[in-house]
Amino acid sequence: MARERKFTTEELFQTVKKILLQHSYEGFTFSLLAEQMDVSRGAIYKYYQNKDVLITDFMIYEMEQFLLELKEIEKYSEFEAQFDSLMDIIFEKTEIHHLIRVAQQMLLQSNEQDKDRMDKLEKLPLEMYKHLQKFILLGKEQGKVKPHIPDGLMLGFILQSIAIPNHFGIPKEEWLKSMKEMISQGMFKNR
Amino acid sequence: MARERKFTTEELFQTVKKILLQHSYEGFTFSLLAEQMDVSRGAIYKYYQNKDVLITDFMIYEMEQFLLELKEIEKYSEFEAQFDSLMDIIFEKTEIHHLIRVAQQMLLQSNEQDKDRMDKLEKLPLEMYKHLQKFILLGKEQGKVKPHIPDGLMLGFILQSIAIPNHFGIPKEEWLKSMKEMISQGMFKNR
DNA sequence: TACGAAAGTGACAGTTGTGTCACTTTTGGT
DNA sequence: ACCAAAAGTGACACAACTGTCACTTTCGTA
Repeated sequence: MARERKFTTEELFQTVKKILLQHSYEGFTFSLLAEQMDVSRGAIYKYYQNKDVLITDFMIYEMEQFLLELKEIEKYSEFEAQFDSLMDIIFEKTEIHHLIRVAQQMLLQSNEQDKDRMDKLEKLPLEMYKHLQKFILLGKEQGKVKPHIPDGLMLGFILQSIAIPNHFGIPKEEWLKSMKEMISQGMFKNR
Repeated sequence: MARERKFTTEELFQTVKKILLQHSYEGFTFSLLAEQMDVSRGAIYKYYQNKDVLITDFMIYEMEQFLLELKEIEKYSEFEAQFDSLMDIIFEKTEIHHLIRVAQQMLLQSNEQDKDRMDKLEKLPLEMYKHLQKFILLGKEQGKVKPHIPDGLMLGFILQSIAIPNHFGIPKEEWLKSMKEMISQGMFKNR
């Protein structure tokens, strides 16, 4: 019925991610994207009106993927086990954190037209937080977690932890282990 | 001897900071800068060859200012007091963290010429870490801090904490207080 | 008061990106 | 073999940014 496509949405999104991580929102161009996919710019315009629409679509897709992965922690019933697997997932998916930042930058600068899509994008990180609140709630119910610290702060700590630069090149295993301890027990010695 | 300058370096750097925080590295342009300072582009080129040189100069200045502020914690002899005042300083200076990210992005993309300046820029965050290692060392000496957790990780946690988005709008006081507790004691209840 | 140094300006040429569109290519069905 | 639909291309007009430079403005000093 028609000619075969030169690229799948999957491939497109892979390249978009790569460019966003390297160049951030303002450095992202259709020229760069087309070049890296070995396709003409015009071809991309067949599917997306401009970079804002494309990036928004990509972000929604990416976050939904990530939410699915996060759901995996629910197969554990103990809070500690959920915590452990959550940390492991986050450390396997370092990019998400940077991508969220890119999205926030985009919301600041784009001369947006599509209000609905923008709204959805704006609420994505919040959705992620809401999704993970079940996890914190479990911890509080099982009496494992301090009740007086805001959920958002605990989640923030966990999600942010991947962004801490490992300037001194500590081996990954040790880093992750110490990270888990820092989050659960803090840096102070118990008296 | 000469005509009066329309802007001081101080004013210039203020505007540079504002633009960098809003537009990040790739979105920073001399046009934007000149416009916001109500000066012609040409005037800026009198002092800086291009944006890389300007931003590098700015970053070095900004970090040196910040290091001076950090030195203030040394007026306390107790580790806990130093910790407290460090957190307060960081929360008064939220931008630094974002600016460091911008610098890192710049190092990735600029088609740099001035190798020396770039080197210096690259080492700035590390310098900050090294500077603060005295603080961690004090904590370990005074037996207040877990000895087996890498210094860089503890510092990373502290510095990164300002970047945690307060999605649920917790009041600043409570947020900071909880933050301090999270970092010092963690999120888990003591058994 | 007039001159030279430093500061500032605006126009020019060059580069890179954008969105669009007429045109070409590929493909499956008739 | 032919054709219509979908995919892809490349050229065009426009916009934004860059670096440069001849020129003008302002000011202290001789």
